Amino acid sequence: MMTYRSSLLKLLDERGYIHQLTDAAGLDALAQKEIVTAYVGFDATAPSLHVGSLVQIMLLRRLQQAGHRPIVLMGGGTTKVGDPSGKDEARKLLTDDDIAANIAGIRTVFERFLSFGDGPTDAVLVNNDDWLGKLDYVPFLREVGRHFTINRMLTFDSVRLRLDREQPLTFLEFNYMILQAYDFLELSRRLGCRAQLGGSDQWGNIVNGIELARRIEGTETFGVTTPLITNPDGSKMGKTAQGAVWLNEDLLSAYDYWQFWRNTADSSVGLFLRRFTDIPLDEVTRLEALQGAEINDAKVALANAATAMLHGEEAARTAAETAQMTFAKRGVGDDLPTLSVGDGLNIAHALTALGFTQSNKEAKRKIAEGAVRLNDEPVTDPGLVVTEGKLSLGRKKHGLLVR
RNA sequence: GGAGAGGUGGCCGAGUGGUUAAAGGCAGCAGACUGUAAAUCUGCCCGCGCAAGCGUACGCUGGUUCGAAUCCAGCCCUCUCCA
Repeated sequence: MMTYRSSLLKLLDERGYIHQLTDAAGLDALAQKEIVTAYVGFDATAPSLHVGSLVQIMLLRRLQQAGHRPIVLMGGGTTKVGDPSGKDEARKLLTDDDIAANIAGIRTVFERFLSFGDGPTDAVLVNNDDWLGKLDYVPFLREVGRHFTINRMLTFDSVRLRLDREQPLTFLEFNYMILQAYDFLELSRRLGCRAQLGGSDQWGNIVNGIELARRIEGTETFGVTTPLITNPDGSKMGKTAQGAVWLNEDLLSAYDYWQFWRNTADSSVGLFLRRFTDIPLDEVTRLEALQGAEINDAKVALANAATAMLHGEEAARTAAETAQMTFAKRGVGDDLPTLSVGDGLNIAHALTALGFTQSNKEAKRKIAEGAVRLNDEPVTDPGLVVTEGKLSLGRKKHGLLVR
């Protein structure tokens, strides 16, 4: 483990972003000498990113904080091909319209984390469809394809996994890694990009890009990967009862986002404070040392900081106050999900409408299990018609019914 | 193009004519215990309906049968080997 001298790598190291580096000394020297332009690619498979991408987003933020220049690469082109890694089977092909809509949804979030503009360290956002969509097949094969051997491509996890499981891998998907490598080359040409950052599963792809840039242009470039963020049980971080933890507010409210962070496992609090907030490190050290029930204070600090960064101070405060009211005082907060029930609604339907249950059937099951309360009184009658009050499922899901 | 194997609920995976809304596992939800944590134990886990009941479901389309995830035919898709 070397000691870094550049402010960039020091910052990344102490806040827990570094898993692997292609050339630590080289990048360290470069970052001391000049403004480094680096990019992270994001695929446009959904209308919003979720917390799984947050490490990478924060990584770009740190880059900018350290005085360098982040590029957000939207994978409009690569999404058309589909990343084969991590999935057992090819996903459905998205249409151009789907992808355009997804990109529009995703890009709004970046303005929260990065400062865009024309200055030397201002972030820029580009779409790889701008160049991938225009490629000529045979010229591309001759320029780029000859630098890839099938022998090596077959050794990649993303490919091998499919083959080992005797599952199909189409030629379309097989090309993904080549296109991603080409992105790096293109960004180095267009924007002087010197580094690609990504999750640890991207290591192979990143190295491919570095190789390609060296072979074709002779430029030296660098790669950094972040550790995979998992829950203490080893599962992937970022799933809740309602599904993925989306970053866009129309898919997940600020209150629910706050709740996600508030429910962090004890053992992850320190890591999350470092990676997902700007809270100074000495304060982080103090917070993560809290024991027993006191660690909840650290979780609140985490939730406040993370929510403020994405949704703003005001939203974070409201969410925190609502949580305080609801959980500590057993009352009702302003920010709880609210459902208008008119003259009355069957309780099972209300639970489903609030998104607490997936179906009326499930809602009735939960009533039978004694998990449902109205104004903190257990509900046993599945035929109950409700008009107003606080409706709760379990200890964590609370909603407000109004006329 | 040929031969063989296969396509089951979010995932993995049993099931070869009725007792199968479909074993088991994972994931998930809830209850107990707690600190809105973890671990553990318990319950639940296709949908509609207050309910009786009804509707869907084992790649697709037909057929055999009182009855099919299970048998037959055609089609679609995948894997392996051969050319």
